[in-house]
Amino acid sequence: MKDRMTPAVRMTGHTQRGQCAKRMSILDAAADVFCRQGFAGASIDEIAAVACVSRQTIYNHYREKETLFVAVVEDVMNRANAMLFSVLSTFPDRADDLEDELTAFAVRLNKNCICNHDGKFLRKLVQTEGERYPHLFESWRQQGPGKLTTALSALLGRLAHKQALVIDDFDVAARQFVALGNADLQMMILLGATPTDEELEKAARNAVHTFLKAYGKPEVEKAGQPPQLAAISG
Amino acid sequence: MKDRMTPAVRMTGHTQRGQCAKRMSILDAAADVFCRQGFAGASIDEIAAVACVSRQTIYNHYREKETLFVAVVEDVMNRANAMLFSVLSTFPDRADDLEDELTAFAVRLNKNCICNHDGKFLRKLVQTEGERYPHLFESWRQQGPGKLTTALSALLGRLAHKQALVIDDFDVAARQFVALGNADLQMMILLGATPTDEELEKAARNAVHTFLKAYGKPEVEKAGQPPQLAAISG
DNA sequence: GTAAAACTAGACGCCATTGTCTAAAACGTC
DNA sequence: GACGTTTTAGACAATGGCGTCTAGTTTTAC
Repeated sequence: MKDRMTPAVRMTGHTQRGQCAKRMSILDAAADVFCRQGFAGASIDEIAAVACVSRQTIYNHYREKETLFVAVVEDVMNRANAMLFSVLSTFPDRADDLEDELTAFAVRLNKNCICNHDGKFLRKLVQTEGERYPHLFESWRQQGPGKLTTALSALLGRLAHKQALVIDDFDVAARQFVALGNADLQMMILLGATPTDEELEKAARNAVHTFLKAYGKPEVEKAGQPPQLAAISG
Repeated sequence: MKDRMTPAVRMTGHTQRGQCAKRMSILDAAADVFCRQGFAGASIDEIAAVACVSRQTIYNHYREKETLFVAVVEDVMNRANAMLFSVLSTFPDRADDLEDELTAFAVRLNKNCICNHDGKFLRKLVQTEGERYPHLFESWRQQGPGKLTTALSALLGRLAHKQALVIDDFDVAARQFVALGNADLQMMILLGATPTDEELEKAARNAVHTFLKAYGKPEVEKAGQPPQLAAISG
């Protein structure tokens, strides 16, 4: 009756089919309400209502509001991280159709990691509560977007090694790839709106086009489609 | 005694040296507290304490918390807009030393419009309360960063007309210029940290370097891919 | 089927905050 | 120096949220 709320159980033991469902329902509802109202503005009652759960149940699982908040952030962070690495694993490996491949990758990255629910939640919460919970978001910083540019840097390095790109500083290029990918979506990202597939496609195409003008291989630029001419291509 | 709080007076009339000082002190304190705690988390008492003012004085000037919040947002928006256009007026006009000029401009833009107090405040508040006060932030969207890319687009067009740049879509290029300028600062921007002058300088240099690789005039570019030189510099 | 565990609904005390009110003090102006 | 305005400090009720408790119901396990 007192050690009921061990948060690490989730996938083990015996009595967690109903329990687990409740827990996830609470986490989802809490993420929703925290995201909309912020930590201070969110009320346990509203979370309970959204989760279709008694308020007491929340207090049974998560001792207090702050515990719930931490659990929510960790949950969303884990999901977001898994998705991020899943998307990163689809980074193009060969130089064929590089522009199209990179564009498709940028679309996946934006759609599944940056413009989705979890991305919005994390961005918003890091900004609003990051100063209040430094340890929590330190791990986000080191495992989330930090890992993103690190991993992207390595992947770009692979392409450069294969002579498909010409890059002097891989970290900078990685950050710029991400930044360019978001350039056209900044407003929507800030307001939390969800871009349409067309907008995603167009933003990615603009981004990759410019990225390749800056980092694309100058000489071999074949006639496949030099739409706007790389820097010195004939 | 009852029509004491007309908010439009500020610069006219007779009895507002002390009043005006109080008002500004309250606005500054409220901006600080709202920015740190959000609307729901901010308490009038804390704002009063920071402003070194009685709580009742706040209620005298701004009828209720929401009125104060709206006034703060408008105040910060006006300041930020003035600063933005002041910085935009320093956009380089000639093709000489384009890389250095653009870099210095990017530094000014980041330092005075994006990484400063007002920028942080607006970004944070737009994201947290934008959905709750759509009309307020609609004007921000149309007068702030919206105007930024519009204006930048025109300025880039001027340079392109002078054959210093090769740009097909000015709006896209403007958004990408801003995005590249922020690429290296994303993390700090999100956490609300203030970059040092060296970081600002380096970020701007990386951004402009890549921007010119993509949009710089191609002609004199020699085959060996000059590592640090601008595209059109000797 | 039974017992233990989990869930529900509601009441409760507590505390922080909002917004009002009042009486006294400080201020500025003539 | 007197008067009107502004500011102050504190008391005040009202509200709402947090976290606890209890009693009753449902679900789960064996």
